[in-house]
Amino acid sequence: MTVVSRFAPSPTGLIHVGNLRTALFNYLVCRQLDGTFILRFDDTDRLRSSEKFVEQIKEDLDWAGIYWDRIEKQSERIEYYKDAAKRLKDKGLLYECFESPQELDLKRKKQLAMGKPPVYDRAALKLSEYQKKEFRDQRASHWRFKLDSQRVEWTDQIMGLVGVETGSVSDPVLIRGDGQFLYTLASVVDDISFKVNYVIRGADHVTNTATQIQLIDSLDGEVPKFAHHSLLVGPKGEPLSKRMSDFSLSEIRDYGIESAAIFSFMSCLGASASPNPSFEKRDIIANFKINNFGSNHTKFDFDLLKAHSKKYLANMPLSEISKYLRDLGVPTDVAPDFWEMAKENVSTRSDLISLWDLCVRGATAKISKDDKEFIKKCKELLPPKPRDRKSWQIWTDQIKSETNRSGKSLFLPLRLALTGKEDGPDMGKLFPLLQKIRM
RNA sequence: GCGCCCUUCGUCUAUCGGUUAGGACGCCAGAUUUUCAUUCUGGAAAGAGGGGUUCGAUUCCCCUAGGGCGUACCA
Repeated sequence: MTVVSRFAPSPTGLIHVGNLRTALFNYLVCRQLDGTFILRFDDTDRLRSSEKFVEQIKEDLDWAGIYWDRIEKQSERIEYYKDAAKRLKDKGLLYECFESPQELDLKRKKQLAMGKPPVYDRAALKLSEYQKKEFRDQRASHWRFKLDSQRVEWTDQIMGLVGVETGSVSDPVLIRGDGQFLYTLASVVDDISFKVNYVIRGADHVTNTATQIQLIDSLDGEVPKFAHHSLLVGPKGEPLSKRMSDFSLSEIRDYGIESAAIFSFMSCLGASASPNPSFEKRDIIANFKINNFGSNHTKFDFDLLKAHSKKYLANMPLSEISKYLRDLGVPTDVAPDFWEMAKENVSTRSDLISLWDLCVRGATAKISKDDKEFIKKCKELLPPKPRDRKSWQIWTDQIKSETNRSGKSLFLPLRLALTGKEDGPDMGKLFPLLQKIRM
């Protein structure tokens, strides 16, 4: 049986690293097993959803190298939800309720105050036909799915055997007062009709899974395999969701993280095997194993991602970055030398900006008191343009013999005078590219 | 409050009850490189706490602490 999986974001905001992880896991499983990866927009909430985010999410996924085989929108599938609702009503599993949100809120608070779990009391089930009729004239009705108060169990691909008492869960509302179908119904109906047989999602959905399994059964669907991955937390262990905006994909891209780097980084973050992840998509797909992941929460350390991206950059061929360099203003004939010099010394593409700036405009020299005389001497010996690698060799050899300096005592002051910094690219490679020297 | 889940070096993790608690990434140091980076070698660095069970517990059980998720007419 071939695997059918999906990533189902709601287009109410930007996707962040946590979402990417979910998308990536589903994508990898599908590619590995030659399955179908569906991108489904859960946009039943028309008020909060926007086309702008749909486009942005598509763009972000595309950038991250996650490609879908099929695309769907829940807003275009209302007919199917209507049909499913009717079938549930016929079975007596979908019942009409009339409480207002305020009343429900009050009920919850009361239950909580009495030390009871805030589970819906199914008062609507006890209403007589006459009472319902009266209510219908006065207010809008919403519809709840009647859970079978049983323990639902499944073997989770990550968490192992998981069980949830649905008796401790409120009957989920499937249709809102304004007639809008809600996530629980829409998601299940779609999964059934798209024949989704593998659902990988965050551990925040565990309770949902229990109720959804009952819904699937009630609609005579096939229960898919489930895998609930741990949630990402920040460096201090704080939930990432609270600082979601810090790690949106768009932002990570704009920061200068390489797409291939985040792809490989996220594919193994929180996993036991493959500690040295490959950057090759083919290898990542082949080596991906969902049960390498544990159920304890996973720290997302942006600095580690940066380091990973840096490593990727250091081995990146010119062809992959030539467009970026062109946009930066690096002439095509200079680009090979520039990249050769820069690649091992930048952690993100944006570092190239200042490096190119250094080449074009030079840097304010940093010269310590003790080195003043030395630098003066160097300046006198500075070879005229055009300069190449040989001229650097000649220059430094000359300085060496005239000043008796060598090694660090020679190079560090020179570097500081030429670049204003203590570290940076190979001076031999950088020197020929410096168009202006201000020392 | 209730339900579910989690807790091993800085990070991700390994350990089928007996290990000098292993690896990788990161970090630090030394070597190489006339400089930076790379590379190589080395180093520091961990079982939340308390009870059991056992000859022996990181591993099994219980409790406590800490954290996360859920408990919506959101998804």
